[in-house]
Amino acid sequence: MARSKKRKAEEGDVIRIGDKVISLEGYLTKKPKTQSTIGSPTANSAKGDLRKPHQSSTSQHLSPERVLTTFKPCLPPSGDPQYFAVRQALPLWTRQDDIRRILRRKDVLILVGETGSGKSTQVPQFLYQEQWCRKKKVKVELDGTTQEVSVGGVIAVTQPRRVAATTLAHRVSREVGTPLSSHSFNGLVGYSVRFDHRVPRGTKIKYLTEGMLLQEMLRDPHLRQYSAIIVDEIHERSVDVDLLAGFLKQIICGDKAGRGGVPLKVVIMSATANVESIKRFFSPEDGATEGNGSVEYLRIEGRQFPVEIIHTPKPVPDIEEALLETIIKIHTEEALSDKYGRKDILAFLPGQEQIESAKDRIEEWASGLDPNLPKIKVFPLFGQLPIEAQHQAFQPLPSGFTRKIVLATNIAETSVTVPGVRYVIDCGKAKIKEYRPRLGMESLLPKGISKSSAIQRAGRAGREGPGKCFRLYTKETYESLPESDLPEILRTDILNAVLTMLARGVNDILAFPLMDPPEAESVEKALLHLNVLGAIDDNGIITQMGRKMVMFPVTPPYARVLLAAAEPEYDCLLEVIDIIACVTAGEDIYLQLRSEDEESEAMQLRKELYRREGDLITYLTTMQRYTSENADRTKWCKDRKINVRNMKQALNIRKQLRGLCVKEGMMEDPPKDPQPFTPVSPEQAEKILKAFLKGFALKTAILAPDYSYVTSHGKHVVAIHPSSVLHGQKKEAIMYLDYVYTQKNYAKKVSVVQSSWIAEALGA
DNA sequence: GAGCACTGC
Repeated sequence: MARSKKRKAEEGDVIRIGDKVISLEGYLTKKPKTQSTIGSPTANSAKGDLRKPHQSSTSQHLSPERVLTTFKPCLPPSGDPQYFAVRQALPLWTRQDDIRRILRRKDVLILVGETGSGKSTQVPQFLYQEQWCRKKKVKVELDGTTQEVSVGGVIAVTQPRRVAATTLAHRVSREVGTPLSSHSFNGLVGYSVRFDHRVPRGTKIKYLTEGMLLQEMLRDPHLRQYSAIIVDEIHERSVDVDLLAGFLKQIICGDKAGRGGVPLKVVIMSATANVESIKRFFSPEDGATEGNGSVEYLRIEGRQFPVEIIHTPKPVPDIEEALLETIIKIHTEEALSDKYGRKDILAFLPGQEQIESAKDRIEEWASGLDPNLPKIKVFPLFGQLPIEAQHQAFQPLPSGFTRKIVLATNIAETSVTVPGVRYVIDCGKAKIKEYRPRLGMESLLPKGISKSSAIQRAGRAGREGPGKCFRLYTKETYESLPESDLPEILRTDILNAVLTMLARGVNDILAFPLMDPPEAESVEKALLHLNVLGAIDDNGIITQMGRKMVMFPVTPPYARVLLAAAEPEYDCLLEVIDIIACVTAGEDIYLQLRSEDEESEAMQLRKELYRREGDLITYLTTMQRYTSENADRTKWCKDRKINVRNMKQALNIRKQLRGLCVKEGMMEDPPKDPQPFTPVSPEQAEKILKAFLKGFALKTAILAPDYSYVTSHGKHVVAIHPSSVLHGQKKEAIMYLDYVYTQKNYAKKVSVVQSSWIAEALGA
């Protein structure tokens, strides 16, 4: 009886791929369901707590070890007076004592602050002079011996985007009145993002991207240099912020021995009020209201102008038609400006195709416009647009008698702010990327947005004055929308997330605290894939190779390719770095050719970059030509319709990967640019593609007798995407880096391979 | 014959 039970359990704890059996013991132990029912504070109790006299110091949470405090003179509340008046006018200003008081007693503060509340700039300034924020010398157990280390002193503020981290740091450094410069100078404020670090000596407030803090955790799992972590914009729910929240919860709720008993304060900041699940996540299981992990909640009103919301009375059959009608209505009935300034229009559409089509329709209508009415100028705004074209959408128009209409994707919802907008038109849809673990495939399809996204979009009309938001859907449709978007971790391949956890010492992936844990099946698929890549062994333990793979700022398959390329058998590391730099630099370094003229001119020049081996060797040739270019590289890109920004990014990545590979002893110092261009030989190209197969053997397809490509993993029919140089061609077998369902199953970034190579890569 | 948006010592 007991025996058969045991066998059954064992069977459930292994997975098989081919003839390999992987034990999942330790991974798949289900998380005990001990959801706490108490301890999630309400707004009322929060108020009640605030009236209590605050209790002194945090020493009660400290471990018995002696805490040596290094007393530094408290920095005077200096700062630039010209900013002081502005800071005082922020809604947050009057609540600073509340915030300080809360964090003296509690470890976690969840702060909801609407747009314009000033939370991202002010909260760290309110806190950095607090007693608990001083650097302390403490004793910790390290490798069996007691050592003295310093803990705390710095507040980290995480941001989902690089631009936000750097611009906030600039702003706050001006407000406190210290320079934002490199390591060698003194200053209170710094930032750290990929390719750009400015952390002055004595930095107390450090803005960084979420990914950067995760990266720091590889070296410093207890976040010893920090007294507090402020997680900003958590409502965006990137994979990185979800992982970060998990690690923070572990630190808060676990024992603080690794920090010498010094607590870590955490401030979670969200722009949307929908934080119930976040509150529940951070609330201690024992319901404690003080000390270890206790949570407080505070809400700060924003400083927005009112926005009138107008829904359509009936569902609209044709979005584009409704959009045009709404624009006509606004343009003919509403003033061009008022005492607050310009009154321009921002419309949210799902994608480039709808934007371009709508632009044509609007311009056609505007050409027959009554000459007494203001003119119209339409600006498209989406990520793949060259940077100069994007900037045009932000510039004020030279003529005062023209209304600006910006047609944008979701880029205008979070990443950029278009000035002058007082009317928002929301079509209610956005393209969403989703991952199907069972098919190993992504989809990119237009879907209904969430309520919080709709609110966010409407808010864009009230930044500079009272505004209006026209929703091209009914009130009932709005009411039926989900409260918030599905977090990224539930709609993406968690391969990298799982390896990230393993490398940071998480052995039981399913027991790791996550606000929204992915399906066990997704985790299993990721573990299987990591095993195929050699990052974990058959017992699910991270391997030497897995540890090396996390060192690289690329996804595990790319990291595997880098490691393969360094082996003598392949010996093509420099080439592989060039290719990976190109494919991870952005959506695509090649801009799509539009008009006939562009086609012929750029096409002619691109021809010399194109290679019949496929897209990867074409990318390599592009990078080699680009770096051999001595003259004007920007012009070189423009002539070939190559995205200058992405190409520069690719060059940065190339430099970073080269540096890492040298540091890891995988290669000697590479020759300096520019090197004369020599085309890669067919033999070398073969080695490169074979190295790529070590990471992408499962992303291959074989030509079937009916001339369709059938994937070797899953047996789906897949077509070569039109952006590929191999589009329309029939080869024995192909390897691709991306597999996305849009109009149909598409393989992107495609290369010609031989079926024997695939077998070889899978077998070895 | 087609392309939501981010990120990574």
